[in-house]
Amino acid sequence: MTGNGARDTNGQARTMAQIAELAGVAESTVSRALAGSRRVSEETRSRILSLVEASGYRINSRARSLRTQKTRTIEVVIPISEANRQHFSDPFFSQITASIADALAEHGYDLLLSRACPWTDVSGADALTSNRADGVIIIGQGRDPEPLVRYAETHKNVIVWGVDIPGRNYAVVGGDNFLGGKLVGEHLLSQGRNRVVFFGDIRYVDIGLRHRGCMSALTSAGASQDQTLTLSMPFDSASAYQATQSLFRSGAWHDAVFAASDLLAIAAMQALADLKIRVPEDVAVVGYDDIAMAAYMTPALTTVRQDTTAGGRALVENLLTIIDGGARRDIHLPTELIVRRSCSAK
Amino acid sequence: MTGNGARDTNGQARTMAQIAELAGVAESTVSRALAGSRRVSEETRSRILSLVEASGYRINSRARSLRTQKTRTIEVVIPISEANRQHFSDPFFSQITASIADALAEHGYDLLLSRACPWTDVSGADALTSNRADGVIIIGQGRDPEPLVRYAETHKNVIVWGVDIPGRNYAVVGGDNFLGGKLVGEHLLSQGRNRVVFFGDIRYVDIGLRHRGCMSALTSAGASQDQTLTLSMPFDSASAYQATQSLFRSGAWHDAVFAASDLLAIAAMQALADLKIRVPEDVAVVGYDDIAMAAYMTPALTTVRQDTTAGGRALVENLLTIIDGGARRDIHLPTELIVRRSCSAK
DNA sequence: TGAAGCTTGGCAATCGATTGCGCAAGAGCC
DNA sequence: GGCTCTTGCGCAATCGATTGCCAAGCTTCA
Repeated sequence: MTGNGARDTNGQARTMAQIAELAGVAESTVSRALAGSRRVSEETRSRILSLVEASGYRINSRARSLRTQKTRTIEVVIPISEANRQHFSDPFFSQITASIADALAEHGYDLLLSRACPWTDVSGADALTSNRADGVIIIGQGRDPEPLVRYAETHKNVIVWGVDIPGRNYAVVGGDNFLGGKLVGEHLLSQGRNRVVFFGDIRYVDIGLRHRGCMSALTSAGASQDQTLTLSMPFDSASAYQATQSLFRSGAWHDAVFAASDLLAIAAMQALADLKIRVPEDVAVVGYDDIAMAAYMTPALTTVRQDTTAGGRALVENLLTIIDGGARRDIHLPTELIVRRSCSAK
Repeated sequence: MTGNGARDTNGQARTMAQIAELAGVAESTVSRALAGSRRVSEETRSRILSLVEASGYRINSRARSLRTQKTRTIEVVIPISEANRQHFSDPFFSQITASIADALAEHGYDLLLSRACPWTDVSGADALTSNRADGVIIIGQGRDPEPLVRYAETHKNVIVWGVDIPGRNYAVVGGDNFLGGKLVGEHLLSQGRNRVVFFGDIRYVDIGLRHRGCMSALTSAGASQDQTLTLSMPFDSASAYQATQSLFRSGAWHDAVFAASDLLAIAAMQALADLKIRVPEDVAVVGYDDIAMAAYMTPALTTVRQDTTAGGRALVENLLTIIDGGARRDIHLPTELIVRRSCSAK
């Protein structure tokens, strides 16, 4: 018990009862004073406040949340499986997590970070049902929509970063992935490129849309199906590097790579450089996300911006509205192509 | 109240009392059955367990932790100030956070992510004193050691990613920053480079050590003081880009850049490329951290590895030992130079 | 002077799980 | 048959804060 950090401040009040005793009032009065209720006189309040100050007392948030049935905590779930090799340190995840953290802090909420899907995990780690969080933000829908739908059936305070899919019963925030892909396709065409390879696992709903958007732009401009190639791969740099190597080892027939994320695009650029294939002269490379580092690549990476700052804020504000009993609502974020050197004309 | 997600599962038991009622036993028996106590018969236990299963009951962790005085939650603090422009999405932070998250999950702990220093924040957001966490992991010591020392005086369950400094009263986990710098200095010399620019704010203890390590290697090999330059800057890419631009705009007199982090090094490489200065032929670039992307730069980045996987695990295991009443203990991680193409011979 | 109204503050139940202690029933023994 | 010992389970206090309701004291006005 002595190991409990919370008990280690030297002396003074640890509980409201002790503050009440010191102030010569009842616990309820202390509680009201701290809560800013007008039912306690200014004089009593300031006396209590200075005692609180002096003793370094902090309200016990466990006890409070047991009583109030609110935790003022939101769980952020990054659904990561071994299979897809996606990692929390993918800058996209950490950027959006950072902006979620900021937005939550502004609203006085804590952030519980979780890497396991609550609907997968049988060990009872679900923060919502175990009363550790008031709501859940889920980053990404994954490949199989079914479990998430089932989860959302019994859990109302949920919001998802992702796309609109049929049968969905939860609110989503996200950009227009089809449009993103389409913008890339059109830009590639405008640069005289139509022999495009797509990198990414199109079974993920959002990735699939990016893929279809790009392909539709290409084919509607007359590019034939067999000029394009889709290479399915997980989300890690190594996969993209190897895929690029084996595809381009014997020279470049394709003239552009469109990767499902900047991380993949960067690895592809490196592989091309190692093969002495020039970017963008021989092969153009386009990514997705516009992570902070994309602008600092050599050549700088052309990519589709997902505004993580706006995204994080939108997720948080939307979720808090839902928690407060407001209506569930989707938010569509602008989708914008950021043209940089990695994809200029031949 | 209906907004509470935890209440939305259709029907069934929400509290132990309800389970007890269903099973026809007392609450205490349910509690013991769930805790695996041998004081309840196998038969009763399995009856209770199947009831729990069927009703989707999850123990209320708030109530439990109020009673047990344990939260099974660890706060991770990323001390980020506006001034230093450091950002959680710096891959170093997100990588170490990810491995902390993994290690905590293995031990059944939750991760509370916080971006404000508990010793700075007056708003009472300190998770330890407000009983929201059993311990705190702090990533980095910052520039002024004083507040952290004061904080550690009253909070025992604290561990810090950082370096050994005089007057320290908390345990640290980290690599040998002086050695890291020294290895870089020696390597630069071996590549025939001794006109080195250092990028970074050396008032941070760890950065200062990297700096001193490098400089000591250079001067002890006979390089004169005025061949080296130290450019103080915050932790963001933009600063490094601008600093590089203004330093090298009129050609390169220096033949190497040693940046305090990979993020800075990458921005420096980009600036050099934009100035048509070749890396590594004209100027070598070395970073620090070995973030995942470092290997995928063009040219691949030479850097000092900070093993975030081992680091995260060490932080967690060390902290949990302290919480369990074990002795406070420092852990020194191996420090290793990773040589890649960005810093080969002229 | 007395009734009514307002302000201030205390009492006690409550949130949901844990745990020391006590009790009853059955087993084993003389 | 009576006694001790073990096993299995229930009672009730407890963790610390919140809040509906009640009460005492004071002001105000007829």
